[in-house]
Amino acid sequence: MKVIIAEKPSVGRELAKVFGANTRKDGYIEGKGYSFTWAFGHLLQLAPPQEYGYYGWRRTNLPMLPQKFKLSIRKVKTKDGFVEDPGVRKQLDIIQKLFDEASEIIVATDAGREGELIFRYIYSYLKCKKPFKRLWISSQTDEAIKDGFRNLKPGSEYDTLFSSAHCRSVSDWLVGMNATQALSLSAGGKDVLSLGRVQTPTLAMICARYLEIKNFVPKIYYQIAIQVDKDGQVFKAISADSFDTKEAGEEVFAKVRDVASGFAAGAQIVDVEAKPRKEPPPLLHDLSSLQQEANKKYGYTADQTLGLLQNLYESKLVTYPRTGSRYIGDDVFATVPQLISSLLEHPAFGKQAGNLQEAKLTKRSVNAKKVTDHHAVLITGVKPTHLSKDHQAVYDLVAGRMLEAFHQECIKEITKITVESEILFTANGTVIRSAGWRSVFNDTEDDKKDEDNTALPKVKKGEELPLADKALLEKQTKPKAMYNEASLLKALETCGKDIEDEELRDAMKDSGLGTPATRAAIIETLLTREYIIREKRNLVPTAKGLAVYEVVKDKQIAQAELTGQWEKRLEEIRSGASVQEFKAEILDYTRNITQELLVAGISLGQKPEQKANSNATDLVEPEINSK
DNA sequence: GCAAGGTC
Repeated sequence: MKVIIAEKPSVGRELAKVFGANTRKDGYIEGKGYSFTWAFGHLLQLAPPQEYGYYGWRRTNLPMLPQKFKLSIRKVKTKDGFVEDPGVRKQLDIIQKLFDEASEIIVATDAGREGELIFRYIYSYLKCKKPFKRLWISSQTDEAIKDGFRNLKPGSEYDTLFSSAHCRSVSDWLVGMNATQALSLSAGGKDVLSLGRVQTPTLAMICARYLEIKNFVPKIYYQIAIQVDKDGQVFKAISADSFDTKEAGEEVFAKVRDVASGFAAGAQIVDVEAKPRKEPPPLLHDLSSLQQEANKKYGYTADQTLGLLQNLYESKLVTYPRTGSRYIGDDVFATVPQLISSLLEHPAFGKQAGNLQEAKLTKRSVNAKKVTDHHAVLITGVKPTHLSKDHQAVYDLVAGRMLEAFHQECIKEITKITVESEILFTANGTVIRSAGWRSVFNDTEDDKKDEDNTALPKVKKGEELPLADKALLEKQTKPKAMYNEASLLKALETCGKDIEDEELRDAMKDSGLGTPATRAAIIETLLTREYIIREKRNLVPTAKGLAVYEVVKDKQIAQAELTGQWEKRLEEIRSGASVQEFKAEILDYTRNITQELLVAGISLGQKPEQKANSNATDLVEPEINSK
């Protein structure tokens, strides 16, 4: 009998279905000479410090550099602390039994670094020696699955991928566990002050932005606004230049030729520019963009959106939620017309679904090369019944975005009128000529400035018009906005770099902080540690968060670039480079950061303590490759 | 008591 192990039940069931296996057992499905089983994500994790003899939180334990890492069963938090997850233990027993009976194992965990690690940790923990092959597919349509099974790879082809995955895991443990204990001890040891490759740069981004805003000195400046009258239709124009002082503004202001100053036609149209602008439909949603949208529209936290989406997924209403791709492959695209028809009776989208049925679908979101472990979030076509208000709202974000993504572009006409009256003024107007995808939610602009006019009257170059009114405006420069969940999620994708272009941002996916599956949890961790709090929709650092930031802000652990550097090295390891050098650097860094933090003496009302004695001399490097 | 990663 062959055993196939998937990363999660949904995939295991899907594979079984394609094979026509349908005998449901506890924790697996049987049929046609195969058994299909699954994990629930990572079942095993690197064992905690005490399993290597590092008891308690003590300076003399640091740095903790286990010679060989152990695995332990995933824990859950209960009222009596952390205990082994009983469900995980049970599933491991089932997998063990199947592996024992197996002639061959087929690895069908997600096609990626963590998917490989999930299987290899199970294999290693169960001390299994059976041969295994690898299924490597990036879409779960029947055809892709059949094709994948015809092209199974030798398991050993992914040994270097496992090496890079284990390196990532061990490095995070070494740096995170040691830095956390070191900083906590240096602050007196009463409080957990956690640090990590992802959470600390995230905290740093929030703190840096907060301080930038706090230290921002607004600058006052002046502009002149005029109301131009074209046959009774009045439009607003703003001076192209601004003035640093009120006096300078007033001097020019006095010369602007409005009707009240005795000018019946004091403004001349210098230039009229009208050009169409095409806005392509947005890409389909990945988890992060969906969380951002839900936060903007409904104020849901990243964690809440993920929870609601997970429920919809478990009810088979939407596809896999923790995806980082905003694209689908051609095979899934072929099912889109059916999905659109499933929305014909939807109260809000029915009409648009009908229109879209007739139209040629835009294929901007169709690109098989950009589908990694999972494709973009879609509805499944199963009709929802009795959804709660919140579930319905999230479902509609998915369904509506699907209609938008395959819709036609929106065509706008952008008009810019330049008016002269002593100085130059400009008026901007935007008119939607063809709503295209924007008709789905009937959303107005998202980038509209309040000084923009919607429509401007038809005027001609050289035309002279009266000024109905003029005003001297006092304005001030504004600081950047505080981070909220939406803007933080976006910043995490690009390590804080501001990139507006959707496709360019997408290209940077691999160099972001955290993953779609973990970002909500990162924010929650910072909240649990009381490093940040929610103030309305903003994420604001606390005194504790700022104190931690002050200690680590110039250290590597607070730099988003650290992840980028690691990723580069891990990719080299995956393509065959030796792990030794990277391993040595990580150990070196662990020793350094631990030492630095122990003497830092964070000022949370505690004074710095004595320098810790070094016990790192005779430690052997941890074994990274399990072979 | 602690990381980051995955999922129910």
